[in-house]
Amino acid sequence: MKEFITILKKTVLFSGVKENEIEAMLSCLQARKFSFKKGEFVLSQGQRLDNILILAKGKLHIQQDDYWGNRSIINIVNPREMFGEAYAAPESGAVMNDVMAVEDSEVIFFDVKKILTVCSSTCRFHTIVVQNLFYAISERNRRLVQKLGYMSKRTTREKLIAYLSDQAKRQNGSSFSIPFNRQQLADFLSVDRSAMSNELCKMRNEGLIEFDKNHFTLL
Amino acid sequence: MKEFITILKKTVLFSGVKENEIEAMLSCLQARKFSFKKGEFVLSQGQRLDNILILAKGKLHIQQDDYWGNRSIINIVNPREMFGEAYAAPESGAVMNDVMAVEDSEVIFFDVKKILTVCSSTCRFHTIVVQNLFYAISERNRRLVQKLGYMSKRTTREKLIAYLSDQAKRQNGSSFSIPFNRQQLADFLSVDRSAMSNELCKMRNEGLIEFDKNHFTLL
DNA sequence: TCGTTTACGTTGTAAATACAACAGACTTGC
DNA sequence: GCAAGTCTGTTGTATTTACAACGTAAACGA
Repeated sequence: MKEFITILKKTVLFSGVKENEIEAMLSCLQARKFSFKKGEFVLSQGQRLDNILILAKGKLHIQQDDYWGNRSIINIVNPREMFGEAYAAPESGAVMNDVMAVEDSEVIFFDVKKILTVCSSTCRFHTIVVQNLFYAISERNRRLVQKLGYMSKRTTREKLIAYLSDQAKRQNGSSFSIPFNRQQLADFLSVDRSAMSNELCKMRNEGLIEFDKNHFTLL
Repeated sequence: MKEFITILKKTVLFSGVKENEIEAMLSCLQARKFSFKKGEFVLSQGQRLDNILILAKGKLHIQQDDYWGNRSIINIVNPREMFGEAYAAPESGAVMNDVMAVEDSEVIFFDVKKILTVCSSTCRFHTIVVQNLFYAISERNRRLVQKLGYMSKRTTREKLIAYLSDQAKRQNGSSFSIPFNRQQLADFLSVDRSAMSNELCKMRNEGLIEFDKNHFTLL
């Protein structure tokens, strides 16, 4: 229990809630922790979900595979980040994506109904958490729109430029690292890996960018 | 004021709130209505937004144009639907898209801070509205992910199939209408209009689909 | 009614992409 | 240290797309 609290107090969901308040809430939120090995699925497309999840340790990919084996990485989940909250609404249907551990991971499960309904109108902390939940999903919403921005570009080069300039802006500098290897970046942008690799090298030859592994510099 | 209430009581945001309760809230929410002619911009990329908006009448497109004039339609807004709520969080930056009226439209503006903070912990209706807001943005989140599903398909044909099957499922039948003309559908899927038109006709010739204007049938 | 505009389909060409196959550098596990 | 596996870049080909240009039909407005 103590272990949960040290992690949770640094999450967006519990931002502004003190440790002893978190401890008080945990008793009614019925948090449980599960472990997943690299390559295992935390959630699978089609299943029902009544939980909000927080990644305690490791790294996850939210992804979708089609009939032909093309993988599309919707999003990545880093420690202390929340996911599954899009399915917190009562009328939300089945999960539309797979969530896979790309490293050995530990995930905390919260019961959605407890967060949203139990004493939500009386307990101060609960109100804060609901608002935090709203801010978090609002932020994710903006991220998704941003990703739609990359994806709506017609050519691989434009997609790369859109994504890389965005990363540069987000990391406040023209030199930065990305959380993907080549195959994962290609899956994230929904393009062919070799074609993308080719395009990256062309851009390097033209003096637009430099890179070494997953570290990039815009020129 | 009376005019607002008849519209608002049918919106997701005020679902479960009685007319007299809405009337009571409106006084503190400072709702204001603005009109926009077809082609006018309701919101522009880069501007700050401190409002949640509800479309009272007309039709809007949430879109993005790039340097080369390629338009990408992120989403469409129909009457009684809400938009701009992704920027309700205090740390959200500038608006990332344009919102354009594609018909003569009327839009109601609400002050975000009033909705989220004023008496939110004491007033029952306010709590409901915040929860409705959460459900709404949660639903939009799922829609965005679904659109990412269309966009992540590699070929125009696959994108069309993904979108059309989804519409069929949503409208519970293999015969349905879509809210786009050809150019708008192309902008929505981020493909070239003529290439898409070509592909649609090929699919018709192959006996996969039938269509007349914006009405489609899957075979 | 007539001229204008808009929407849709069609075609040809240049450009970009997917796909497969392969080579070299590097990592990992034994 | 070595073998196996992974990651990245490279190349060639077939497929697909973007773009421009044009014809037609329907809708619209004066």
